[in-house]
Amino acid sequence: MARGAIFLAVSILKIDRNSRCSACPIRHRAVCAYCEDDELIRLDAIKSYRTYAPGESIVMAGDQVDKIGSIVSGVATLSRTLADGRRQMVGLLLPSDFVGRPGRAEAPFDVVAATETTLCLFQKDQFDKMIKATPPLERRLLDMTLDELDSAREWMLLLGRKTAREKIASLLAIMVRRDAALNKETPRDGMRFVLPLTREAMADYLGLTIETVSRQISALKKEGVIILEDARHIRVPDFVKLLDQAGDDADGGFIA
Amino acid sequence: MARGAIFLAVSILKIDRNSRCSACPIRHRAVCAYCEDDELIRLDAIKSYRTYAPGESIVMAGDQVDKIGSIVSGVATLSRTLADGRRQMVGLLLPSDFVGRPGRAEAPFDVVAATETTLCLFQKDQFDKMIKATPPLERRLLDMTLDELDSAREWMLLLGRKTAREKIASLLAIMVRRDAALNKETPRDGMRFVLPLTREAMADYLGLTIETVSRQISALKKEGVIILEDARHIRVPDFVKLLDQAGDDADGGFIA
DNA sequence: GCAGTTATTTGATCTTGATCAAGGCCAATA
DNA sequence: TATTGGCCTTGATCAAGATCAAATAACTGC
Repeated sequence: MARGAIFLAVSILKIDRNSRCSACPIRHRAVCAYCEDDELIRLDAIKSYRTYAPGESIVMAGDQVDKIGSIVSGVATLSRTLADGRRQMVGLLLPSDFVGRPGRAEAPFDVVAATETTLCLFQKDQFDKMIKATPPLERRLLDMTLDELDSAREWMLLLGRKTAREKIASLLAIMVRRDAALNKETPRDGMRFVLPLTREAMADYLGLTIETVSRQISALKKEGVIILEDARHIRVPDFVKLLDQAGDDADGGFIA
Repeated sequence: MARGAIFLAVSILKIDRNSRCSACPIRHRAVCAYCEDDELIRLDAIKSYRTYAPGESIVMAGDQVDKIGSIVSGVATLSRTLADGRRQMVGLLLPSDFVGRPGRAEAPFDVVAATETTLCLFQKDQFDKMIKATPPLERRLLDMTLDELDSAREWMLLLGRKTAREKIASLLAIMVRRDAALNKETPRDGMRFVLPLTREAMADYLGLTIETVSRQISALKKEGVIILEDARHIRVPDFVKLLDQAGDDADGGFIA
């Protein structure tokens, strides 16, 4: 019996940044990411556009939601908090990811803006209708949801079985890979990257405390695996040495 | 950049046990679980039928697979093992769940029979074709995959933030709920149920060691939260008392 | 029922990571 | 310049759970 709703953290559409949305300051159109021929699908149902400050709550677990939001810019987190304050992050939402799940009304997780985050909001029923009317989109959505499930399970391995050291190293390796992929290159030694997360966010992501995160990062630095320019800027002199610390990290990870 | 394949652990079709599959000793037809009017969809592509012994490996992570299997009977586990032997279970496959993911060839997780398990195997390309030709099925599949993702994230909370005590209690509560749901009732006090998992499987599921699992179960017994008839048969005198131990357990869990 | 194997429980000890506490760094503000 | 507050680091101590070890208990094929 599956219960509750779920939040999509999948991108089914790519934002075309060259054009501006008719309803938003930034005009954008949704480009079908499925079709190789770049078939355009117009989203007429755009209702509003909103920016959230860092730390601002976008939806809370249990909320009734009647909109679906597409992240235009910024980073948001998907998490759940226990009654006594323990929190676990279960996903990261990046530009082009969606907030809200087609078909369900209740939010199962908290969504919080990590950086300044801008959402373009659609009326859910109209959005659903568009999806339903576009089989390739639906197929694409299924595909990406399966990938997401894949990643979530990969993360379960990390949470359940990896040591603090391995967790940190895995996260850093993922960050490096992601940065490299953005530039369409493979991770090379000496790469420098920015940590988009606070120590607290990392801790919530990895199922650790901030102190442990800090200590492990310091230890990796002392051992020369990483070079800390400052708390948020890291250089990786030898990518393989970092991977060695990550346990296994077969081929990727959660952020993807 | 999603990488690797993924294994479906979702049921899109219900097995109609009253009829027998043309290719199998047990003749079964796939009943579309989406359509309320029980529209039948014939699976012509049945190629083979196979039974696995408890503990037998069905697929290994990294295998190339060209078939999709539907679990007819038994329980199988979905897990990943690190080089040094640490293992994390990431899902449980029950009858009507599928082994194998449409569209991808490489298995990302190990699938192992927990009990004697019978699979009905379809040629993947034919199976894919059928799915593609049946939009309601595809929609249903999406829906169930989203539920699965939901559950996986719920489990991440358990793995990352719950104590051993809470993990065990959560698992037991899920089992009780599942048993009750099978009989279409709500959990009532005094319910007795069978643990379908070994201590080792529970440990792998919860990210613990078998010793910790055993100790926590003993402790719960000593405190009167559960009554152990033997290692595998448990009675729950007071369901609320069990839930109290589970941390939060908002409304469900992973097996579902 | 018996030997041999596997699953489970229990105990003693050790390790990892949590907790408690203090201080440093830096940017924004008075 | 001093102050405040957010974020990060570091140290000391503690406890939850892992590890090592051994003793039942249950289950197998015979």
